[in-house]
Amino acid sequence: MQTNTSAPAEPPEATLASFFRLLGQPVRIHILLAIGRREVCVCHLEAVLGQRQAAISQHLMQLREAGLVVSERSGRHIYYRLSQPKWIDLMISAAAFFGETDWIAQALSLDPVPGCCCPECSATPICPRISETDPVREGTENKST
Amino acid sequence: MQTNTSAPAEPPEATLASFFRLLGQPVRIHILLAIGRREVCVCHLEAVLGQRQAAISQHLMQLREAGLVVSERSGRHIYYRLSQPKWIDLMISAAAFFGETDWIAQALSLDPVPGCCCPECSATPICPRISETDPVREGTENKST
DNA sequence: GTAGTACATTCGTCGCTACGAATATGTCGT
DNA sequence: ACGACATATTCGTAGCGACGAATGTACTAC
Repeated sequence: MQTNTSAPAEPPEATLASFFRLLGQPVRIHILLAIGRREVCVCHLEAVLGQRQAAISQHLMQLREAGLVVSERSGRHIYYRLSQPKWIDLMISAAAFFGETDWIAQALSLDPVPGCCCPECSATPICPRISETDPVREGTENKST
Repeated sequence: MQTNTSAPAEPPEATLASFFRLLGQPVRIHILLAIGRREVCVCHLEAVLGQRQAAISQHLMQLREAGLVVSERSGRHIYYRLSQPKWIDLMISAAAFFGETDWIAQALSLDPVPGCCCPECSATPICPRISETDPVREGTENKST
């Protein structure tokens, strides 16, 4: 399932356009940046993007079918990572054409997210679901609405 | 969109996504490549892309409003060129991620087109409208299927 | 086994967009 | 002036895509 398994009958400009169309949605750009150079679970993206699980999952499906991301199950969680780190580079260089790259660095450096349940976010005491077993904090992290 | 005086209310990822969405259409990629590093008129693009004039014009309007192309009238013709040649570079580098760049070089090297009426294409004897002094065209409206 | 969690998938709907048709605008030639 | 031409613009429509709701699937804990 690499990047070239689909539609070799497609003209190359259509292939390139499909790729650009994938990136033509802010939420998918955000997903790719939130994944960044590490592995994140869906609930992590859900917390970062503030979108419903189904929507996230649908975007991930498209990115997966396009070969931009790969997924791997680990217990109850499914971790996503970029199939190749060069997608980040492409977005950085594209953003550089507009003179703005700081926000990308910020998005890439996003770390543990309140509301996420994955072990990586649970390393901090802000994740309520993990801290059920270890109630160091009781819901002190209601930051918005 | 010139990313300047007015309209930074948009988050940067939306700006980038808008740019990618513009390139997410094969016909617009084709337009940009057909323009390439020179100036072409609309009838040229019409002949190259095989699309109706209105459709071409609408795509050009979007590319113009996004600041990717600029237009300049010269007599009855309006010539379009890329606002900056780096858009070509971006597409080449993006295509390189897929390992295919030959078709871009081919599209860029496209020269006079049969069916185009602009002076550049009329340098060759294949343009019928220029040869209207030589009335070979009677009812040659080839909306042939 | 059942219940609960994390995620995927299907379906329906709404909004956006690409295209065709028609019309308007600007330019040249007469 | 007028008509022909090149292009822009408006409008209507059809198709696609994004999202929500509901449901299905895989895994864990009990």
